[in-house]
Amino acid sequence: METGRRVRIDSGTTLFREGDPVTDVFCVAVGNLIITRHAENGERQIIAFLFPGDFLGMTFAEAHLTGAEALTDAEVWALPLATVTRGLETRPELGLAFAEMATRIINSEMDVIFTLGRKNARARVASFILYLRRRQELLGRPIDPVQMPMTRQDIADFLGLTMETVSRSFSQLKASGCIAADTPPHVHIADLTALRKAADLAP
Amino acid sequence: METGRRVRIDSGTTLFREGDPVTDVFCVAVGNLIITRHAENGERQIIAFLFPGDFLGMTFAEAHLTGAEALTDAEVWALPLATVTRGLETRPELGLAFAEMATRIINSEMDVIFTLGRKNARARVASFILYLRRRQELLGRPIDPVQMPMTRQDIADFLGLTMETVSRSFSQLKASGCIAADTPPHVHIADLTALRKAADLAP
DNA sequence: CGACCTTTTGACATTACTCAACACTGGTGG
DNA sequence: CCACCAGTGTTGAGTAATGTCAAAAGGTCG
Repeated sequence: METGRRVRIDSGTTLFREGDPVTDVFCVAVGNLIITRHAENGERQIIAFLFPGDFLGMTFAEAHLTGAEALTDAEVWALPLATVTRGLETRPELGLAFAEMATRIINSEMDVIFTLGRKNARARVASFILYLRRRQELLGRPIDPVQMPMTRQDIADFLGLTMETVSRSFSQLKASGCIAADTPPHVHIADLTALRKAADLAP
Repeated sequence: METGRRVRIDSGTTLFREGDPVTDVFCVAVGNLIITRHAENGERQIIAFLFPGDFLGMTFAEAHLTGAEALTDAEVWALPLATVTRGLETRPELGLAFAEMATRIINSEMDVIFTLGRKNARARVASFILYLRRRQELLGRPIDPVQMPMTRQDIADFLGLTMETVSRSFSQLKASGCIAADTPPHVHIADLTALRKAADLAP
């Protein structure tokens, strides 16, 4: 697959907004981005936290249904949608690669739906910490301090909670010995088994 | 795309379970299916309600991460995963078709995430009724009585609520004139604008 | 008609939200 | 160097929403 243009995005900057025309598909090269969606009243839902290797912006709708912005300073590759479409039509080896990428996104979104539908605040936050850990692991990074480049408000907007409830959940997880040394940019998992249990996952 | 074997599934029957090996990809021909996921304690989350034309079971994981069962008597086409994989590798016209299907699923799941993350019980139920209406519309069926082939418990398991809260929300929507004549297999939308407002959507 | 299942409604408990105060952090300028 | 400030995070008290438990109402099918 072509790598496309490389684009720098500073932390906090918007890559595209809901309603923008769809011109490019992106792939995260460096840093973290978020996919967002806004309610009529302005409330924000974060649909996903993205890591290097994640794709975003792919849709055949006329306009973007979500927005995307950089959580940290980031870099993305931008591929014109027309290029991707043409590639899919002409190069069969892209079809399978795309399918694997898409099914991975679908499975990941199913996890989120499950978390939002069935888990209480504490389990949601525990699941989120484990999610971040797993993403670091898959990127081959050290897993010990789980890096958390997002604010409590960001986590709340992702987990369908308020900032205060997220903060309280962190405090509970600390009090029960699951996590420790929560100096906001990162968390240390003190008891993985307990944390997995708190997240309502099998040990 | 090949149509594959046609399989009948009686209402309530399982098509595949979480953990089953992935052998086939399915496409709904007739009826409604649900995609489910279960917590350790047995609680069920319905990830999606499927209609004719919807695909399910596509994953490159070793085993199914979700289950699928028939909500009504249904029929599906079953395509061996190997056939789909080979098709994607060799027939470029399938790549684009698959991409459109996959991005549609992704967008639909984003709607669910938004609903579960940001809406209260009443708005979730209102959104659900509108979703069913839209699916009927897209199938070219009459939209007036919105068909609801699922129980209150099914709706609750989809919307992250309890059966009782779903029932109360229906009662509220009736009392406020949004819907009427709720004889459980179907609902009549009495005031679409009000219902859309109750669902936190733009008028 | 009667047994069974689903839905509705009520009373109460629990969870998460709201509003508010306070603590911590990093950066800025005196 | 230290005091101040703004932004972020934490904690507390009271409130609103949803969950839980239980009972009654309605519908279906033998």
